This record gives sequence, C-alpha cells and structure tokens, in this order.
Amino acid sequence: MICPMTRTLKKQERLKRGDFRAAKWTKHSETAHFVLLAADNRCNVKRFAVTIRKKTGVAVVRNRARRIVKEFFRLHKDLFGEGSNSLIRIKGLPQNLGMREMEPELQILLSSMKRRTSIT
RNA sequence: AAGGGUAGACGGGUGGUCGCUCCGCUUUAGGCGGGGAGGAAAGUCCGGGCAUCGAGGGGCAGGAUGGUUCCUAACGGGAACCGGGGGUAACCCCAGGGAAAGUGCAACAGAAAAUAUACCGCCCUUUAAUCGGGGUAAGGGUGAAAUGGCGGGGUAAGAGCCCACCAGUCCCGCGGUGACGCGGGAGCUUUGUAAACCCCAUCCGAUGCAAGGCCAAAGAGGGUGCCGCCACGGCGGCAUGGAUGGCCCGUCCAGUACCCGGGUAGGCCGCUUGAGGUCCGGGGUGACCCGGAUCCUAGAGAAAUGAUCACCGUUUCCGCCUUCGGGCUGGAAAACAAAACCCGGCUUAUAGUCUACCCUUUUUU
RNA sequence: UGGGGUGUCGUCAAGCGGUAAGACACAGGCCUUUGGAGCCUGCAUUCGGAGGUUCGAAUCCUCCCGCCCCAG
Repeated sequence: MICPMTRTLKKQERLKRGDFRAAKWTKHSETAHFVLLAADNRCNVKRFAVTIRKKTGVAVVRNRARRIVKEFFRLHKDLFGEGSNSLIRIKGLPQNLGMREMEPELQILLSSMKRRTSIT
C-alpha cells in the first residue's frame, strides 16, 4: 500500500466510473464556487474526483479548473478524510483561474468539513 | 512617407523541484531512459478510408450539386479560363443550366400585370353642342416591371409600318478541347420569378469506432436427463415436487446434474504507418503529379500534457528618473482555443509580431 | 461523441413571399369622492445576428449565435 502522506495522485486514488453511482454521497460543505461531497469506502485509501458541468464553460476553462483542484488535493492530502471518497463539484468559475485565487477558498471548504467531522 | 491589395510564417524560450500518462529496459516496494495538444485540435457544413448490415447489382421514392476544362481517393473543395458585377488600380465578389415542356405567383397603385385591354390624350366621323361610333400605343399618369431603345421617314393621328445604329433571338463562317469570342446574314422581338413546383444532366444503399471483433461473471432461456399423463405422434412439470394432512405451520424423502447458443457488468483488441511529413531533382501557367533520399512525430478512457520557482526575450499600460535622445535588477497584463478512429477540405474565432510581392496618392531625384 | 428541436413586444404567442393578428402586462384619458371593475387610445425604427435570391424576406437559401431535448 502506498504511504498516505505522499504527494502523489495515482490511478487507484482516483474515482472510477462505477464509484459514482454505487456510493451514497453526503454534502459536507459549500463555498461560493465549490461543493464538497463525501462517501465512505471500504479500502483505507483517500480517493478523489472533480466534477464540473458542461454549462460552466468551454473545454479549456473546465480543464484548467479541474487541474487546479486536483493539484490542491495532491498538495493538501492531509486535509481530506481517511478512507473516504471525496468529490468536489465546481458550481461556478472564479474571476481568475489560478492557484493563488482558488487556494484560500478551498482551504475554507476543507477546514469547515474537518470541523464537522471532529464534532461527530 | 501615407493608405491599400494578395500570399505566407510564428503563436514566448531555457533550466530546477513536485506530479500525471504511454512506451522501452531493469526489477517486481520500485528505479532509469524516452515521447506527450492545435492552426484552427472548434463548429460538425461536406467528402473519403475503415467496419457491419443482405451480393448493395437494377428500379422507384428522397436528397445533393449546377459556366467550361482540368486536379484529386472523393467532394458541395481547389486551379486556370469564360461571362456578369464592384473598385482609380493592385485585386475582389457571383448556387453562373432550362421561363417557345407544363403549372403556379406578381400585393398596393394603375385603364390594363400576361394575351388581353383604352383612364386622360391625339385623330377621323356623327351632332347645333354634348353623348355616341371607330382608329391609335407616339405623349401623360401608375408601378419593381407596361410588349425592345433612340433618331429619321411615313401617316388623318399613329404604330418595326419602313430604314440606319444599338440590345436580344436564330442561322452560317472563322478561332478555341470547351465555356465563349469575332465577322456576316435573316425574320423584325419572346414580361419577371426555378435560393416557387418542375424539367434536364451528374452523383448518392443504410448505419457509424458507443462501428465492429475476441474473452466472459451473475441472472434469465433452451436441450439432454428425470418425473407424471398418453390415442405412443407427443404434452406438462423440474426452485420445486412428493409423502403425512381438510388447510397452515412443522417433519421426512427426492431433486438442485451436464451441455448449448446468445453476450449484459467487466476486460482486451480496433488505436494510430498514413491518399504521412521533410529535403532534393524533374514535368505542368496552376491546382497537382512523378522519381530519389531521409524521418517515425500523443494515444487518454469520470478521460493524461499540470503546479511552482529562477533567469532571459517581445509589446502595451502605469510609476520613477531625464542631459528630452531616452533610461529603470520598479509593478501589471499579454489571443482564440485543447486530441477522443483516422485523413482531405470548408466555415468561424484569434492579442501581437514578422516576411515577400504588387497598386494608388504626394514629395524628392 | 452522435442525433433532433427552437428563437416574433416585458410574458404567452398567430402569421410562413405583399402595410407584423390577439391576450396579459405597461402608459395616458373617460367614469368615480377615491380605488377596483368597465370603456377608449397608445405601445415591435422590424421578427436571434450577418450576407444573398427576389420588385419586395419574419417567411426562401448560406454561415454564425443562444436556449432546450434525446441516445449511451
């Protein structure tokens, strides 16, 4: 098994086709542009995916937003719950598509989730 | 120098750290090396390859195209030319067959809108005068369009009624592969619309890689088999049946075996070497073709090509300095847009930079 | 990825070659002490955009733009 704290994003850490319909998703937190959904999985790996609607923008913009969120998961894997499938849904696009603009909002998204899980 | 036309190129670069994907080699924790978006990858508007369906061979229906000759695997694409239109010019634009095969439509206005007609007018006639009868398409007016235009002759007034020139139609000759051009002659003349139906010519079978091929869980199906009935042809049942029992619960017994096709979840292939790129030589006005050498250049699948740092470079804006020539180791910004089976086009989007040739105007020589 | 549909006033819409119906809403007036109701009048510089065909285009043709739906 791979070390959970390494900054990698392997294929087994990504959610596949069957994982989306099988699991029951619960909404954890929401900001202006993102929604965090989560579901338990039986294996003790943090798994992750990004979804974005086609209506949100053209292919270039959608790819850019998804890659930045993926990069955030890779660099801040400790913020995500252990042994759970995480799904970040992009509702709308921020003004500037860059790590500097999107990182603080994603920090807020994840910190509020962590607080809720620590309470329960 | 200014303005313009045509054709084309580029679409920031280099290096580190972390990360993704494919391939190869090692080893199977992993490690090392190499490849990794575009000119439009886009819109999906056309044409092919490839694959399956039923040999898609003929016909109908339906659809598409429409000057000529060529290029091409093919095209609704391209090249050259012809005709028409625009521009001072370089050059650009055009779905550009047929209206005497037939049908339809032409609002309003106008007398009359497609084979008929006469509102005003003009002329002849009748009458005391008007009315009336007749001739006329020159003039007026209407309209997008009024029976070819203009001038002369002619006439009661007029009219292709006659003549010259021009436009159009047909015929002949010459030139051109051809569209067509030039010249001559004839009868004197046919509204427009086919991006209205239609006619003619040419082309098109349908569906698309989620095509299609291979492996193949589970569930359901069929056969063998077993049981029961039988008119011996078959029929019914097998996730339940039989015994006990009126029925339910319960208990006991039997059976739940093998094979088959189909192909769902999932996996593998199709999947990137091709009407391929680059260079050189030759042919052609050109699109393009021929020959030789050389190169291999993305293959994901909830979908890879990213993040960050440093340096360099171009342009613009802001700020600061200035000897007004500029300078800054200040700051910010820098297009349109991302493969999804693959090619050939078309169309649309595109910050900025550069190259070549040509045209016009002004100035100088 | 492939395949369809649609766009007309603020809203719902008719018209499908010949001056863009109608309803609701809105604005003004009449009536009323005032409001509502009722009655009258007005309201599309042009039919999503740009070209073309035609005497004439919302309508026909071509290319773009937006929205909606379907297959898996």
